[in-house]
Amino acid sequence: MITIKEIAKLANASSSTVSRFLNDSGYVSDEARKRIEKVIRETGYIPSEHAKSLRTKQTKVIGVIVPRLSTDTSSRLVNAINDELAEHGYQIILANTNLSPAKEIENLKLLRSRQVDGIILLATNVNEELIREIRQLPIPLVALGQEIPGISFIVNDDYGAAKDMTELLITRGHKKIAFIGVPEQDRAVGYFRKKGFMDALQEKSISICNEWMAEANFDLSSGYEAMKTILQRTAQKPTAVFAVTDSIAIGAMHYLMEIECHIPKDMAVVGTGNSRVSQYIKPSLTTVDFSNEDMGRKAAKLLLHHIKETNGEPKKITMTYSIIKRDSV
Amino acid sequence: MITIKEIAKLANASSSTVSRFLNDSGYVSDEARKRIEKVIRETGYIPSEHAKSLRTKQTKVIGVIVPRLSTDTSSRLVNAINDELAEHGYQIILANTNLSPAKEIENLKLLRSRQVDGIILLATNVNEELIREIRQLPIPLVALGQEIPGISFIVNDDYGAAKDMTELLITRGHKKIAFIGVPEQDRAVGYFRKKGFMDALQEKSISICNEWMAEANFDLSSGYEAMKTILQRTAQKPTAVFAVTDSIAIGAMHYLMEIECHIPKDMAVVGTGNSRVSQYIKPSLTTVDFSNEDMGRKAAKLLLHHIKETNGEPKKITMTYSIIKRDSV
DNA sequence: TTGTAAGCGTTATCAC
DNA sequence: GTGATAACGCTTACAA
Repeated sequence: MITIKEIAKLANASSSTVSRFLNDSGYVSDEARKRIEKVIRETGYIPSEHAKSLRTKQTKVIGVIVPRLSTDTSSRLVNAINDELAEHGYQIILANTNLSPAKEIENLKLLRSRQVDGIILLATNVNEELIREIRQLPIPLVALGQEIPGISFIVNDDYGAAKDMTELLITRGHKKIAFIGVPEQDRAVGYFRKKGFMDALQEKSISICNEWMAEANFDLSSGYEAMKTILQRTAQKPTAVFAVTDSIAIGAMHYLMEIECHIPKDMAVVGTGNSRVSQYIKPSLTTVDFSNEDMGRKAAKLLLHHIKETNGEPKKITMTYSIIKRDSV
Repeated sequence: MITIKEIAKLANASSSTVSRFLNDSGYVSDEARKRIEKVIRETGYIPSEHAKSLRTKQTKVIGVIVPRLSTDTSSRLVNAINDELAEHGYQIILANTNLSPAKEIENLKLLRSRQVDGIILLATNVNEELIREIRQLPIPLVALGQEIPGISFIVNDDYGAAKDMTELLITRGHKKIAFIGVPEQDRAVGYFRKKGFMDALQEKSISICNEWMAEANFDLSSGYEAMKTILQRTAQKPTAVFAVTDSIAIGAMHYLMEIECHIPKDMAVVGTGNSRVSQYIKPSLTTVDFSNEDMGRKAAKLLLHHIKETNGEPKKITMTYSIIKRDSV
């Protein structure tokens, strides 16, 4: 590898002069400038970022931790984060937890060892150990999707969205509404969306039937099973179903179609998240859009802010959402 | 930041001993081992990868260049690449070109400056300059999706898949088949898929009607427009349409539905790529699956191989595909 | 079995 | 304006 020293020698200058030239710091005479420029062009010299970071303690790299990359939400977020960061000369180093909480912590360490300037964590399960690790992190971190006390985070208005969506269903005349959720460990999706749903019913004095409540994981097939469970165990069928994710909703729709239950005539279905599929399925799915694109860019900006102002107070941002009305209701 | 020297001091050892302990290289007495272990645990010491790479010339980081992250293909590939590399202790640094050829080259330089151990390039437009840049890269690179002479690449059997799919259409009795392609600069998708289509027709002595050929870009809406163009300019309507990507196919379907042309009765539609949506739309789309997952893992393995055997000959791998028969035919 | 010291490629300080 | 030189945190001969 060609180094700054060799460039210096070839250009008849010292490495300090070359460095000054490269970083636009301090004086370099026009003549020296020309010579150095020429040598660099001819040799195709590329400075080593490692040596640079070792000195400057700055890497211009941001770590991004995601549960899985191959979901709509993750890929949209990462894309947006990357776009925004690239504009500021930063790059992304990816860490995938494959949904394992242990790996979340491991990745935190890994990224730290790479001296990333900051971390964006797309959180799923927030546990004590994770919070402890984050707290003692010497670099800024922004969490996405889940509230983490004491640190900056950006979340969706899961509660509001679920409540609004449920109210939409009620407005359309539904009183018997089923619910397919996920475990409440996932505060955002499991707890808040459920709470929004329940509160909406409560406020309208509509009773909640336990037989109509089921729990799925994030898979399409689990949505299918949950819908099946609900319909098989109850005599009195609901007329609508609220699913906390689009995948679950689509799974549920598959079961409904299988038993020839017409959507939305016999059963209205709503999802959450506005996945790319949701608009192409038949009937197209009524869902809520969380503008991941916007969230990603905001996360990047917030992180950059924290990198500049190391003493900045933690910020809490709640994103807005919009209900997308389609044909499944 | 706490350094190896401080650990050494606290553990009453020298930094070399600590280093030996850390890397399991050379002798460390049990006693020293215990002391060091304790200090590291207590201090939460994490070695600096930068200093390490500066010395060892190894970063355990792989650069991955993608055109866009938010497409099915990219996100699946990156996910698979990441999984495979993570198993070998490597991490990924992402570079997004946002479809700009200039950025492809720029990113190559950027990654080089980060001294990545290797690069995986999800190529779209292969031009002279890009090839030149790649050739003079001092680190191994594996290209995905496009053939690049002289370097290792993994491609889909675009030609075979298109031909097979067209033959399927012919087998089903279609003789008037329309085609929606993309510009041929994209050799894989634009040129080879078109060639496969044409050759299949030629072999069965089926005439190709220019009025039924249209060009789209990769957007859904361009598929819609292309379908419209074809049907509006021809008196004699085709009975089937081959689209070189699923997005284009879905766009075409949207137009067909709009004019109440029944799929597949009035018009059969096939796509390419097996996007996630393709199975959920109605009617579900007949398409070809390229097993991106497998391709990603293979790419990672191949790159790792080149990193080990720097003198390895360039390898050319062609992936197999499978036709997914669904309801749109 | 352990420690010393040189060196990786930069930048920053300071003297010229 | 420029150039020695030390330092960043680590590994690795080599000496002890």
